[in-house]
Amino acid sequence: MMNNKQVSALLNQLADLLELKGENPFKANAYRRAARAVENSRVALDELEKGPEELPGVGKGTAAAIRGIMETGRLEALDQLLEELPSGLPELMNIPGLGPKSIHLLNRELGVENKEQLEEALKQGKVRTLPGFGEKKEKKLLDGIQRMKRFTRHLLIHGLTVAETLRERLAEHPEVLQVEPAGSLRRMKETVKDIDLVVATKHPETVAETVVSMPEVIRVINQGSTKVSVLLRMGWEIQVDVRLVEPDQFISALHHFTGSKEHNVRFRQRAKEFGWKVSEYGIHDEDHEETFTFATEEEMYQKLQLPYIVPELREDRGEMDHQAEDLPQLIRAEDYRGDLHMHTRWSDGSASVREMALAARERGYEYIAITDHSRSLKVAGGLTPDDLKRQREEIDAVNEELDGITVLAGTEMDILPDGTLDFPDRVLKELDLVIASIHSGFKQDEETITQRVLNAVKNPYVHIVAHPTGRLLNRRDPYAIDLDRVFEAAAKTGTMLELNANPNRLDLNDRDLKRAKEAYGLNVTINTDAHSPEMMDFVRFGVATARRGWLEAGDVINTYSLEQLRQRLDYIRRNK
DNA sequence: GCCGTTTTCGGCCCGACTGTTTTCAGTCG
Ligand SMILES: Nc1nc2c(ncn2[C@H]2C[C@H](O)[C@@H](COP(=O)(O)OP(=O)(O)OP(=O)(O)O)O2)c(=O)[nH]1
Ligand SMILES: [Mg+2]
Ligand SMILES: [Mg+2]
Ligand SMILES: [Zn+2]
Repeated sequence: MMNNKQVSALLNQLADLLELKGENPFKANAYRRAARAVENSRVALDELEKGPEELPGVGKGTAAAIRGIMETGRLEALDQLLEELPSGLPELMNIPGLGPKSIHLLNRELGVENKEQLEEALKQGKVRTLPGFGEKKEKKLLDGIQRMKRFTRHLLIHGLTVAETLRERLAEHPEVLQVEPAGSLRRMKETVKDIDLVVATKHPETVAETVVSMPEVIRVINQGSTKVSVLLRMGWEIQVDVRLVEPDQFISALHHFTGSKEHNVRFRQRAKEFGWKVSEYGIHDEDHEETFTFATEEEMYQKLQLPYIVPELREDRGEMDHQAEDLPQLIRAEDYRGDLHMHTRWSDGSASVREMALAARERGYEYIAITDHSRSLKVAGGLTPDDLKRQREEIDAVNEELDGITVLAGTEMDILPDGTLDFPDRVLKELDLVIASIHSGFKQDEETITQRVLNAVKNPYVHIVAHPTGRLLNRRDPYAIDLDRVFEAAAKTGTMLELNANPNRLDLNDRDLKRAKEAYGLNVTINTDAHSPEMMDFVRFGVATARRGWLEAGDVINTYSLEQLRQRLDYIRRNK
């Protein structure tokens, strides 16, 4: 059975191929819109009451196509196109400067079917004879073939570091009046393609010159009077887009450049209903030849009679269709009172229990849980039941010594490849907090892995399942797991699912968090999985991802007082 | 292909940069 994500991927691929074939781009976009609706749907496709056409942007045609996928696993229109189009054509889209129109032309006029043939045609000087092509484009494409577009996006944490460096540097420039990061970075998306910066200045050319002459610049991608893009080497290669505007346009430009694209489109459509036109320069009233500029983004939303929407929600995942009172009061960093997943030198951490407790108290936390690995995770120095007893004594001593922080004795216990748990119930029941998680057998099939996790969820002593999909951003895909069944079981048993705040994980992700809350009413727990005191800083990414998942403080048990937390932990065990 | 408190047909967000062109198309953000 295909899940929503797989169906969405097929529809997106169909859109790409339609465009390559030279079809109406609006038609391709219609499939993209449908693909997004499928991916963002809180309900699985086979459980939509009236079928796929319930989703916005899915009409008769696409609904039929989706039904076909659900029945046969194939998208017929896509299969046909794959048959019809040369298999090397789609990858040409990854050459910078080449789009569907040019590829179509190259294929039709020169018979180019892949990048090798394109290179040959370029070298033979055939390409420059085509309308719209010339010498410069020939050179640019030869260049571009060597340097296909990069696919690995940057971790948010790395993007934020680079952005902060650039922001500080530009802020010192005498002609720079204001500078702010925008784009996916400002929306705190888990990975970013590039760094987008908005600058207010009276002298854009001067600032642009400063940008392109920074020592880290490898290449100037383009440079005009209002925007400049450069490739930087900051330990690794990263693209930076700087948008330069007049001071009074700063807010409109920041809003535009923060996106997302899809949110911008909805925002602009909305403005058209008032007879206005939105661009990065403001909101323009065409009848009265008047352009409004703004002092705050709040005013921009107000102008369109919309509630203010924070950057993290600007993904067109429903935020434009809510009244002010229906938008969530998102969780804030200040709401967070304690971290329930961390490691010490007892396993693979770098600090002692006491050091972790002191660092947590320093952060203003009320409690933490020490959750070292269990015996089967030998590479991480997993603890035996005997170790746990001795560690409990150490934790008791730290609790005795320190005021203002409470340390819970816990474990991060392996869910073994055969689906059993690494400790028997009699060991677990002595612990204040039990986390279960998968660290092996990632390649097993969906049914096997789902059953392993369900075993843990149903165990009467397990409070939390950590990093439920096992993904490592840019490194390892999520293992095959049926999250809907896990969500259902979590709702029934009360077992919590984690949002692991490690910037390499952010697992559960924003979409799944939203679905877990809206379709299953789940609460979650945000934890850093810190292996050192500094790593507790990762909570920032956890809270940001929770906000992107539309979560409020009440949805996250780490906002509870110690008293409330203990009650919840008790409740989970009594309920099972 | 989808959609409709002015529409069941004719739009579908809007602008910058580049390279080609002598007024604009394609790509990208
Ligand atoms: N109105 C409009 N705005 C766009 C469009 N494409 C991009 N933008 C705006 C919104 C984006 O957030 C912003 C920056 O573009 P990027 O390509 O860098 O995308 P973004 O940063 O959102 O994601 P990324 O992680 O870079 O892929 O520019 C578009 O087609 N229309
Ligand atoms: Mg970006
Ligand atoms: Mg960008
Ligand atoms: Zn851990």
